[in-house]
Amino acid sequence: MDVVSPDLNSLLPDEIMDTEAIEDIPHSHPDSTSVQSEPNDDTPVPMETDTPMASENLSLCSNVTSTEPTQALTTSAATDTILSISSGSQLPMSISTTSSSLLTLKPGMATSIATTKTTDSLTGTSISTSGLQKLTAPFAISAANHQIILNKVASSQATEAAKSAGTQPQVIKQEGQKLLVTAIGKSGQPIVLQLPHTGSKPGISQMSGDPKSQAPQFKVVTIGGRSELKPAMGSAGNQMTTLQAQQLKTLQVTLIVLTITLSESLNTSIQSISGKKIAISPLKTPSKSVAVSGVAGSQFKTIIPLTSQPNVQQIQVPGSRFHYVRLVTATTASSAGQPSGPSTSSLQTAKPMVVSTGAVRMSVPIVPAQTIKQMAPKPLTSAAVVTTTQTQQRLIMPATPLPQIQPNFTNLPPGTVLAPAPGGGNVGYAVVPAQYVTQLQQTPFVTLASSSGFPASTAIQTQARLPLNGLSTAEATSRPRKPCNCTKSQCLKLYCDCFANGEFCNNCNCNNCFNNLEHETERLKAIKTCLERNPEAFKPKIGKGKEGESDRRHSKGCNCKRSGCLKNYCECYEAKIMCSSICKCVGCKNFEESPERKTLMHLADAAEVRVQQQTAAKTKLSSQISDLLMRTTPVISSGGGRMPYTFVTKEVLEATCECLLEQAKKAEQPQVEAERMILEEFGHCLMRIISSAGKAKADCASINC
DNA sequence: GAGTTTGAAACT
DNA sequence: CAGTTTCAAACTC
Repeated sequence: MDVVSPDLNSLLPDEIMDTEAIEDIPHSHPDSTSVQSEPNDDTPVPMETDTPMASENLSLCSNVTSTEPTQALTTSAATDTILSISSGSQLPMSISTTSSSLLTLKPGMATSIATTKTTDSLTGTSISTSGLQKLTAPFAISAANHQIILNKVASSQATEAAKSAGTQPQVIKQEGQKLLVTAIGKSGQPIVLQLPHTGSKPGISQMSGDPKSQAPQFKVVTIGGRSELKPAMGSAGNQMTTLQAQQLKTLQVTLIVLTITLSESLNTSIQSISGKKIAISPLKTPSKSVAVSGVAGSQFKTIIPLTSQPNVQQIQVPGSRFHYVRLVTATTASSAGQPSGPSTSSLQTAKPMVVSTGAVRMSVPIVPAQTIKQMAPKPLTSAAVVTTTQTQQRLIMPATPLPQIQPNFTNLPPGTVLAPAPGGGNVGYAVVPAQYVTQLQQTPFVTLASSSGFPASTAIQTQARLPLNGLSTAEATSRPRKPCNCTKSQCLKLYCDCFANGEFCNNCNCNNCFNNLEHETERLKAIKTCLERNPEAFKPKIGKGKEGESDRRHSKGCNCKRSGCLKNYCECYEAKIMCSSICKCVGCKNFEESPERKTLMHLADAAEVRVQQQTAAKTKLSSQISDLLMRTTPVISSGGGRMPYTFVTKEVLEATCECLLEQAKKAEQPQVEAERMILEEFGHCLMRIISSAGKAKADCASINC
């Protein structure tokens, strides 16, 4: 297996060398493909935020005994769906929504997954919050733009048996054991997960709508390689029928290969990756695709077919936290993705799909684009596939048994691309902000792209601020990232907010900026320097406080001396948190009982409410005026139409009075001020009426003409 | 918009 | 670790 270069390793924190994650893989089952779906709150993906988040993961796993909870070896943070599929005693396919529900597909269940780009929806009754799943009813899962429809074909007998077991497993014919996942592929190019021993091609439920979707283009996920047979054992003690047991015996219980074809030519893709740095860019980059194949045991391969352009591809993932992404090209072509035509696999919304095969764990984030959630820091233990939203690109983070490649997923800033090992082949690390997945959910801009394909400046279109300084994701994303104005730091020091947040500069006002693709070397060096100085330099400053204390507090505390910690100079105040005992501030007024703080907060709240009220009142007035104008047929006279006052009807008067009253309520002492505000508002109302009337007349005149 | 203030980051 | 300098954001006018 290829390893990273010594230089690269030197860049990595010590935690990278930690092999615990690898050791977590049971050695007693070297060829076991059992997959354990970790709880959402314990996903290995290194997420920096403290806020737990619902996740949805898709995991493929085999050889999972009924007593073993399905654990997603690799999970993606943010709002992800966990779809775990395992063979062996069970073939649980769990899809957990934000409510952590899981959907489980039993091994005997013929399952086809077809995507339909419609709306986010999850139908079905299979919900499991634990590692073990149960499938209780037919269901169709569809997420925005990457819907997954599970069409079960269960035998009544098996169903009955399952019902008797209380789990209602869905059992299908063996030859029907196939999983068509189009959610991670291009629309109409479903990914087929096929269990070996079926002896025949699965009846693929192919996604219609894409003429390019053809059977040969489908990627087949082969689950097999292990002759060992395990009786299907439901977690709830579900009893399998004899037929089912036989069918299960025919199954290759080891998940050997998971191939996801998302692009055209696999070979081309591999070659393009070989020896190149992979970058994730928020830009939408068509024709980018990723093929991932997992091999049971210590072998696996990850293919990230990108453009054939032999260029360094930059990872640009907006956010302040990071994910490490190790990019490894496939070493075997047996299960390599097939060329799927020039069109790339498209995925408008990505959800994490975790594929685990013993030591191999891969994650394909399939994230609802509309969902915005915070994610908890998760250590990335092995492989992960980051699927972009709408951009049809994804980043694959393959699991690796290499002990020397165990990056600390919490320290390196995002956007970092770790060069492949010299002569080591196509191995590299990519550092992705931990909120990457969240961003995927939030925005569809993350892409895998070649740097040569587009300028760096455009490659970094979006840099949504992730939970930063205690701000929630929603808060952070509700406002655009502020451009930096660095002039001397080259944006390679923590002075630069962009750099500190692990973002590339984009649309900034900085001078001599090195925080971009063109200066990747310098950037990496700067990151290294920062980490040497402070290993937690890129970690969030606002974290959870001690037990019993406030949920959030500054990790280091502030050192304010003159601001009283009541201005944005103070990092605590800026993060809207109170100073804690670890702060070294002087004259702090940013504490719970501080009257100054309360006053500030009150004023801030009042201002916010005022703005909202004004907006609401104006909106209502405008709406009423518009409605009135729509309902009132203007009397067009030869003189040019109605006079403005004729528009002052009862409805308009009422709306105007509401606005005035609102101003009166908001106005504070002195009375003169209240009068002034009311008069101003009245003037505004009159102007709107006149304007609307004028517009109406103009419209009528135009109509008459 | 220019200048000042501020505190974190960087440096010694 | 402490003191100083540098830096860019926040703030003021």
